[in-house]
This record gives sequence, C-alpha cells and structure tokens, in this order.
Amino acid sequence: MTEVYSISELSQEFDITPRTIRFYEEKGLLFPGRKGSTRVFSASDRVRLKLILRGKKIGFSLDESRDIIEMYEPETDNTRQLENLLLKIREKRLLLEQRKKEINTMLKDIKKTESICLSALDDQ
Amino acid sequence: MTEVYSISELSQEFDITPRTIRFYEEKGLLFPGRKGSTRVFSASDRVRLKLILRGKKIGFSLDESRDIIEMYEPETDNTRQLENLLLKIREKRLLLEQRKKEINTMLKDIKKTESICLSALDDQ
DNA sequence: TAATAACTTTACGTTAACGTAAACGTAATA
DNA sequence: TATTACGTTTACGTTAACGTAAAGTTATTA
Repeated sequence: MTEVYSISELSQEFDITPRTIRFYEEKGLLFPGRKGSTRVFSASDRVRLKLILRGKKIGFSLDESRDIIEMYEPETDNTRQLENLLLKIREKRLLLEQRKKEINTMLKDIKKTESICLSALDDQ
Repeated sequence: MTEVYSISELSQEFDITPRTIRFYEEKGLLFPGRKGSTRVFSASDRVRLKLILRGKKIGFSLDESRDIIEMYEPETDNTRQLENLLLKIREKRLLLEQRKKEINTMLKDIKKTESICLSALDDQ
C-alpha cells in the first residue's frame, strides 16, 4: 500500500493551486502517474513538491530547483557520473553557503538597527 | 567632497545595466540627484543598490527589499513611529531566520547526498 | 566641425510563474 | 435524473523585472 495523493490533497496541504502543480509537471519538475486521465501523485512527488517550494522560499527559480532536486535521486551507475554529480553538488553547496552569508549579513544589519531603535526608545 | 557616482560607474561596479538602475529609481528604490538631466548618485544610493542586489540574491522581491531598506534609514521622530519600526524589524528578522533555516535544511540534505556519493566512489 | 561617448526619455518586447476562464468528462449524491 | 464535486485540456491574461530599440541632448575628442 504505497501512499498516493490527488492533486487537490497536495494543493491543500501546501496551500497552492492545482494549476501550480500542473504547471510544475509541465515544466518537468513532477511526474505524477495517471489513472485514466487523472493525475496520481506518489510520496516521491510529494517530496519533490516540498523541495520545489522550499527552493522558492529562498529565491531559487524553478530551473535551479529542478537542478538541485535531480541530484537527490542520482543514478549511481558509473564513476564518471558520480564524479560529475559531486561537482554539481559542490557547486550548489557553495551557492547555498553564499546565500546564507548574505542572510547573515542582513541579519546583522537588521539587529544593529533594532538595538539603535531600542536605545532610542529608552531615551524617552 | 562627498563621493558621487555616474550611472555607468555603478552599473560596472555591480555588473548590471543602466536600465536596471533607472528601473530601480522608477520603482522608488533609488533617489539620485540631478545635474541637468543627468543622474548623480550618492554614497547612500550606492549602499541602497548594494542592499537591493543582496536582497535579490536571497530571493526578495524589489518591494520586499524596499521595505527592508527603508528600515535602515528610520526617521527617529516619535515613540509611536519607533515602536512601529521595531515591529517591522522583528517581522523581517523572523522572515530572514526562517529562510536561513530552509537553507540549512537544504545544506544538510545536500551534504548527505555528497557523502553517499563519496562512499559510492570509494567502493569502486 | 564632425563624430564619438555617455547620458536622457519613451515605449514596446520578453520571460518566468503562474491566474483565469471556457468547455468538457466522470462519479457520487439529492 | 439533475446537480455538485473533482478532475481534465486548451488558451489567453497578468505581473515583476528588466531588455531593447528609437530618437534626442550634451560634451569631448579627432
């Protein structure tokens, strides 16, 4: 009994429209099965969807998210493939760590403003 | 002698087109002075531009970036204003910390994939 | 003085990421 | 049996964030 989901179940769970899910399929980010003409989503589709939305939150385009998600399901065939995958992984890691740094910088700035704000309030 | 910059200087420094800079002005994110009809950018404009681009990198829309940047230059007038600002600041802080968590989650996942990849290479 | 460089405004074009509406199929329910 | 719920495809519309091209101004340079 492997879990399956309808399009409306997923859209409700993640608070997106069915249209959005169909769009992601159209763009090659999801691959639901079919029962007749109706889409049937697997647990893996659900995970992929979660990854797409997480990617969106931190500013990845759908293409970038697809790139990253594809690395989660590597075909562990030969050494050449694996080495290529490793390169891609490290590239994306750098990208993520870079973004994290930007966020940390903004957090520092914002905390500085916050404390200025607080002491200004104290002075009154 | 306060530093000023031309549009092409800034566009070269940040590797964007003049059009992009004009667009940011049009959208109320930059406020260059004028010498005749020619834009003259101040050090503060340059900082704002830097903040905009940093915001972009971590997935902020221009509107979100403007919101954040506006908090950097608070009019420290009355208590009411300051308290409102504090609320906004904390809201944005939460947003940033949330995004940071998402990134950390992705980094963990990606590192897991990396080590799987590495041990698969070792086994050959 | 003619041309080149750097600037301007105006305006239409483009891409990503969906929204929205129409027209249809199917299955359960009143 | 008619309606309601849920699904489908097709296709045009929309918004953000610029790109691109045209047409003009000002300043320096050959």
